[in-house]
Amino acid sequence: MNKSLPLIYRKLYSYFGPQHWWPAQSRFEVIVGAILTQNTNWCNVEKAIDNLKKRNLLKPDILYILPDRKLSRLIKPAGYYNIKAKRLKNFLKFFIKRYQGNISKMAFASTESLRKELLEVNGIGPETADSILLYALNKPVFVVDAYTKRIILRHGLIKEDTNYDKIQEFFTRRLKKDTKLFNEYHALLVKLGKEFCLKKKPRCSICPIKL
DNA sequence: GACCAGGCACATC
DNA sequence: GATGTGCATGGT
Repeated sequence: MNKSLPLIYRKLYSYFGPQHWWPAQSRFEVIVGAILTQNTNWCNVEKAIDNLKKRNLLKPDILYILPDRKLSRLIKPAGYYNIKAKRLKNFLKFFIKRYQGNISKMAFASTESLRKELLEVNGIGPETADSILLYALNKPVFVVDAYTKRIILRHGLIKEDTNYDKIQEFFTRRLKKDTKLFNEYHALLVKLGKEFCLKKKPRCSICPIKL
């Protein structure tokens, strides 16, 4: 009965192997994907991103001047397309005004101040901000999502009402602060969640981190 | 046809 | 401050 987070990581890694996250061809694509994937199946997000890519629109300055109505139509497969178009525009406005649409400039900011700035953008919450920090900017920030919470809740490691920041703290206090580790750990939890811990059909009896 | 998916903001009490 | 609700497509 060992519930140490490093051990769970080793079990997941040896079972599933490296996940190669985030699936994207550029850091900007990671950011767009992070916003589009809010409460949405990744397959649908890929369709939306492909719509932008094949029209050569996946660039900050170009996306920013694209009419909202057109952007909404192109990202339609990702669901919530009207609100997500606004959220993308909100981010782009911040990104261009504050960092001239330059990811390297943004990456140069301190993690704490940048996280605060991202959270001030309407439509970017803690998970989206942390996904951007970790997967686009390689900052050592642990990402918490619905799978993460569900898995450690079912293993009795936290209580139901534990909020985002507390869950994040739960991980960061018990793990080495390491970008590669945080990257792989979160990706592995998502993989596990998809394969074994679906809401309607929990298959935890054969779960590789049965504790 | 119900249920779910890599959230977030806002209204209301 | 906690609880409820709108946002929407596509796969199972």
